[in-house]
Amino acid sequence: MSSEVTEPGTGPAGAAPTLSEVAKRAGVSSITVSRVVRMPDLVAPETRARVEQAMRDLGYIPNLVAGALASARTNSVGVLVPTIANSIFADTVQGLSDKLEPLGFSVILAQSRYDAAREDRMLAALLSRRPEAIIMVGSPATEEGSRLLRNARIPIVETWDLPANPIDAVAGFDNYKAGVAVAKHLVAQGRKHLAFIGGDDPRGTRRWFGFRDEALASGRAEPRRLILDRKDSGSVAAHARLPDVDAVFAANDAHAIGFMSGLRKAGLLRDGPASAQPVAVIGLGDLEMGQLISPTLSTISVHGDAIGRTAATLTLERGGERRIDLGFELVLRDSG
Amino acid sequence: MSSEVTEPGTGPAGAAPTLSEVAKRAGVSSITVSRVVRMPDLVAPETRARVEQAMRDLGYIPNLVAGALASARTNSVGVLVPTIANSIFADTVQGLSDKLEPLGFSVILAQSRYDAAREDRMLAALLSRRPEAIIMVGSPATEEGSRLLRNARIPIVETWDLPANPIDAVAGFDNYKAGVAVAKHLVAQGRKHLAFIGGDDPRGTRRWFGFRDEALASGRAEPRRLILDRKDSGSVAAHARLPDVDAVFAANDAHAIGFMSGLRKAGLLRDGPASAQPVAVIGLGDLEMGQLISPTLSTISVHGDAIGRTAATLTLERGGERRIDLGFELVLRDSG
DNA sequence: TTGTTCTATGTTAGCGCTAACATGGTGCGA
DNA sequence: TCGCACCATGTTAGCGCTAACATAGAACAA
Repeated sequence: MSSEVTEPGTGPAGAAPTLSEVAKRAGVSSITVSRVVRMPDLVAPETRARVEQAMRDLGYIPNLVAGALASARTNSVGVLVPTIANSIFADTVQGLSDKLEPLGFSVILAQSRYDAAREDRMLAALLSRRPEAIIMVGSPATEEGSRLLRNARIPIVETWDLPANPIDAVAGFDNYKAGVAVAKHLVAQGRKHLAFIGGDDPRGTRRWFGFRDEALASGRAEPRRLILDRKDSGSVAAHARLPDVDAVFAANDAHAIGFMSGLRKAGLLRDGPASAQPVAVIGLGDLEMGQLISPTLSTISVHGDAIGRTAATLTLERGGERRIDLGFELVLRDSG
Repeated sequence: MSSEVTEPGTGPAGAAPTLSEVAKRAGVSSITVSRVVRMPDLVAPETRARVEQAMRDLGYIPNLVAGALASARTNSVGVLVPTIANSIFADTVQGLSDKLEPLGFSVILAQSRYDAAREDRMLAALLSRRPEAIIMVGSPATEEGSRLLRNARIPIVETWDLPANPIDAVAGFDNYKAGVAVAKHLVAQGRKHLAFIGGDDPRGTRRWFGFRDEALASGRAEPRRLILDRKDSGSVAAHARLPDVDAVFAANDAHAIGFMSGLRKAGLLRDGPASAQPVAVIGLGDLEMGQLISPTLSTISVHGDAIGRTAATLTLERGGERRIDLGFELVLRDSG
């Protein structure tokens, strides 16, 4: 990345051409070139053609860094997710980026890896690039992160949850209610011994609380809660640690499918409908995969891409509702 | 995003504080503040403490846009992927971002959605932000894209393939050989009627060619090739369109699992080992999911995150090997 | 003492672009 | 014919920072 060495590529020698080089070549002033790039309608057709020719000749690529400094608009949005691999958050990133890219916004992506310190560092790093908005999964884990965002004076969208005191805008669903819905369903199905498996991140924990509260309210014993790390594989062995359980809510589909794999090994999985399952399993996320396995996975369906698109919209608009609940659906298939 | 309206947040009023405001408050010149931020060792401890206090008081966040313009270093890397949702490319993005973020680089993410025109637009958009390198999945689809990258005079890393005439650096594996390896295995297993399902993107097509060539070389009839769009679900019905086939190579695990789901409905899937399967299925990608389903999925394992990490390294280093073959492994489990 | 070498800090200029404000024509109604 | 609006283009200044080059004082050897 040093510049003393010969650079790759066979392009024109020397530094990238600038606005004023284009201007000189076209015999106009730089502002005219700038207008051709940004407001072509303001430039006379012949002048425009001459400038466009000069841009082509030189292989001019506008420098948005300089443009951003001069105009105080970066046309970029910072996006912070816990993780992007094997994750439903990828849907959200895809959704928001599909919405923002056509408008000329770039997505600056950062991962916190569920680490509060890293999250704060990434927030500071994002803000130092002066994005015009920040979209994040969840809410800042620390006071410091929260302060950074509040002071940033740009739209902030928290997603995948409905925080009580949002910094600014929200696009998500009620994780607590999702837990309630699952418990309600399992109880109605006559399940007696409930358990919850998943991470202990804020959203997972909120699901757990809803699940537990509803189970207790229905006269069941307090469900067991197994905290797993972020690898599906941990869930395979989970069954051994949950004897006598006849219904499991997994905080995400990957854990659910892993758990079912453990059940299969234990001979506790049927290819029949939910009523035939010795142990009911409900996931969350509605991965396409869930419909392809056998038995098909019952799950809480969440619209990850809609969350992303909505977050993008909230980023662009100032007025209107700033708290959007995209809800969820309990999709019943064969696993529970 | 307009600034006339009251901004959200409860932070200090007015615009974000600048270097020189911090300098004034600390009673030093701006360059000293700049040094405290970037090379603290050059500043006397007392001065540094005073400056740091001033930064805290004002809630100063460095403006990297201005810094980038002045220093001609943006500390950012452009990343272009076909798609990020439900995709193994997410592993690659995660890998490279894990490597780059600690070094102070930001990832600017763009998606082409397998659309050549959009790819060119995204490349131009990325370049206009003056990233210090570009990492992309595959190679530019058009001459124009190729030209843009060659003229950019920054490191370019093409991934997930081993192009014959790379623009600069490469981190990938041989998709053709992957197809060969699968065909070889299926033939050795005594399979007679081979088929390939998957997309017709460049890498999928390369896998197909390897698969077909090896099948023909082994005396099999030309395998059938079914081109599916990017939804797993298409693969469920694929079996109906491939009667008499006894071995299938799916260009990715999602398609493989979908196809197996179709087989199950047709009563052509056993819980036993590969030798018991009426139809062998091999995927590509080695999703964790593949080990959790039954029968477990045989697949070509590709190290998506290693590709990302390697690409990041190639981005940072100038010397050394610029073409890295990360290989693949045929992982045999129960599906074929 | 004098010159030399550090160390800590400052001054100047400019990165490439855009906002805001000219300017100089042209057309046209009164 | 004047005055005014309007269109196309230009001039000026500056966004917030950093590179490169001062400078001033302290430490120290000869």
